[in-house]
Amino acid sequence: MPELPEVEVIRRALAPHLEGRRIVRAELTERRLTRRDGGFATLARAVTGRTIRAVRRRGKHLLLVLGERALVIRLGMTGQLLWADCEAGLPCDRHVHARLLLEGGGALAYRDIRKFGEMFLLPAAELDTRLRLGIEPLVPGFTVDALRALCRRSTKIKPLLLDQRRVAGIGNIYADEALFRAGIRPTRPASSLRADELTALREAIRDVLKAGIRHRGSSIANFCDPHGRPGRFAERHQVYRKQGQRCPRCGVTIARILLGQRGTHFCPGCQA
DNA sequence: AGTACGCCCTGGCCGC
DNA sequence: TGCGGCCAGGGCGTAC
Repeated sequence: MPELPEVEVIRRALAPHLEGRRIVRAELTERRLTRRDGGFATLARAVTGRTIRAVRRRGKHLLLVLGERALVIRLGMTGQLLWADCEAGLPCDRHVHARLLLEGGGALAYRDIRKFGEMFLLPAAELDTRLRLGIEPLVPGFTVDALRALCRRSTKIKPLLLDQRRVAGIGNIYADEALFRAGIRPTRPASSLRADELTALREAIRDVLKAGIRHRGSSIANFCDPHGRPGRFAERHQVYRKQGQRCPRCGVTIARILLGQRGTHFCPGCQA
């Protein structure tokens, strides 16, 4: 389940291989992947011959900037991007749905077991408006005041953190881990958070995302980086999928509830 | 505006 | 060993 840290790990690994390289062939073999626009023939034609100017990330989206347009890749739940120095080095099982072959060798495969991911083109100049994503939690502008402004509503705090239009990049794992670190119960109305809690939550969100990147992502389902290496951050999860175990902070048994149709893990002892 | 629910999809796991 | 059923949940659409 690639969230902000996993996509950032992928971005950092791919950028040196992709930036400045020209796409000589694009193969898209799964209709669902290109469901948003034109279908895969259109998309393949549009990217072939283009040079990848930059590899960026916005929230959970990876962006390959190709001059005036950008190829947006969203990995869904099980999407993987795998790099190989030559076409023959790529995996070729039935879950590989797209391949980009680069000038001078080098190839990128998109593999996605559950096909929740997608790719589509957007004008590079309109990325920010068209993606309709909220603030990046790791930029300096994500201040306590910015978080406070988002929390002026009655929604429960966890579904708010998962809402990509408000904050971009937080998914189920990092939401649960951040709320645990901040000592805030996921069911709390956002508008009920006190000043000290908003401060703690802002720090917790940033810390947990940075730790996720530092440990190269959480490999719960099948996440791995473009070289096939899994991340190590799951070893450091404190509540996510730890129901029934003792809280590392207070010893109370970790609970699991359903919140907004999502499995939600927290400590009833120290998350108020 | 909020909340709930179903859908997409596959593999892993459970119980029988 | 096999098979049905459930679960995982990101994002979207729809309904209330």
